[in-house]
Parts: sequence; structure tokens; C-alpha cells
Amino acid sequence: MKTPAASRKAGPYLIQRAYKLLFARFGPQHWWPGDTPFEIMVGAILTQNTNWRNVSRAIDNIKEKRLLEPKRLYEQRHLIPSLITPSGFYRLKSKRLTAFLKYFIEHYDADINKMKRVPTARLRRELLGVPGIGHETADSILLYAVKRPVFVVDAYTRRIFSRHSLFDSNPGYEEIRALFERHVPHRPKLYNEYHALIVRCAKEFCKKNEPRCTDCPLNAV
DNA sequence: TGCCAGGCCGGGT
DNA sequence: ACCCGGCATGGC
Repeated sequence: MKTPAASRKAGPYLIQRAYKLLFARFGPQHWWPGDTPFEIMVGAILTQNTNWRNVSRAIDNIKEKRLLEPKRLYEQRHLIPSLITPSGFYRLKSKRLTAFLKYFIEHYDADINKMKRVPTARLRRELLGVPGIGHETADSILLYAVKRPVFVVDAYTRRIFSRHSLFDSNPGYEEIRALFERHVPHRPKLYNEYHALIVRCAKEFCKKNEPRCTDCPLNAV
């Protein structure tokens, strides 16, 4: 029985302590920014490697045209590129969003409650099968729209935990996810908050161009 | 001004 | 199994 590389340093104690430090500093983050499950799914796709401010504009454009509804948006999919232009990579993302809409409509009649009857592992496989949906997007949808206890790994997670030497190797996505899910109780609310806190901390204290991290609460880990 | 932002995919080694 | 370039807009 060998210990996975990613967990050599970050055992249960560190993972839980990091959460407590982040929560103590920042408090609840009230994520995901979006009102309905469908809005969250759209946002998850549009925010790929993109600032949320730009994504927010794109979603506002969709709302203005009363198209933030799966079947209507799919019927009017020729409008998607112009609506989501502000979110960047708009030709690419139009295809990805359209592919997701098609999947959501054909498999679940665009009904989140039908989706909620499917076990997490199978849903993840299905989502990963949609072209343009990768690990992070799939898991964001699973956690924030379907409310499953899934740890979402993103660039911020890697940066924060590497910079504070909590990983001693360069673990892959699934390795990191398994590590956190092993040590965080399986409650969606907790995974929601943990991911949101990591993003908050990374934006404020753990920026890419400032390797210093002054005042970062995780300096105390 | 150049770098960055809540990735993913396809092609090359 | 990695590593890289492409994809695009808007803020600082």
C-alpha cells in the first residue's frame, strides 16, 4: 500500500486546517455567482480561462434577449457567438455551449431534476463526453448546479497549494481531487465553500506575478 | 504596454 | 505520459 505522491505532505490535518484558516479570514463566499442551475452551467463553460467579469457580460447579453433557457437558447443558437463575444474564445465557446445544450436537452429534456437522479460517477462520465467539457467544467457543474460533494480543482488550487508547499510533486487533476475528497467530509456546502475560498485567497493574496503572498492566511499552515 | 483571467483540445515528441 | 500552441476579450 503506497501513499500517493500528492498526499505525502498534505494529509488530513493540513487540508482541514487550510480550510479553517481561509474561512476564518474571508467568511462565507456565497458561490456560485448565478441564480439558477442552468445559469451556473452556462457560466461554467464560459469562464474557461476567462475573467468572470467578461463572463458576466456575456450572460447579461443572453438574459437581455430572454434566452437564458436551454431550449430557447438552443433554437436560437445562431445568436450565441454575438451574445457571448465579451467572454472571449467566442467561436470555440459557442460550439461548446451548443454541444452542452444538445446533450442537456436530449438526455434530460433540459430538466435539472432528471439530471439529479443520476449517480455522480455516471454524470461525470457523460459530461466529460461532451466536447469542450473537461475535468474542471464537469466538476463545477456537478458541485454548483447538481449539488454533489465534488472538489473542483482549478489553476488557483494548484498555485496556492504548490506555493505553500502542500504538494511535493506535480499531481494530476484526479490525484488532487481524490486527495481532497478523502479528507473533506462529503457535504456539498463544504466543497462549495472550500473552492470559493481558494479562489478568493488566490485573487487577493496569492497572485501569479507576486510570488510573495504577504498576509496570506495560508502562511500559517 | 504586456500580462493575466475560475480550460480544453489536438498534434507532436 | 507529458508539452505546446491556438483560441479572444477586456482590465489593470
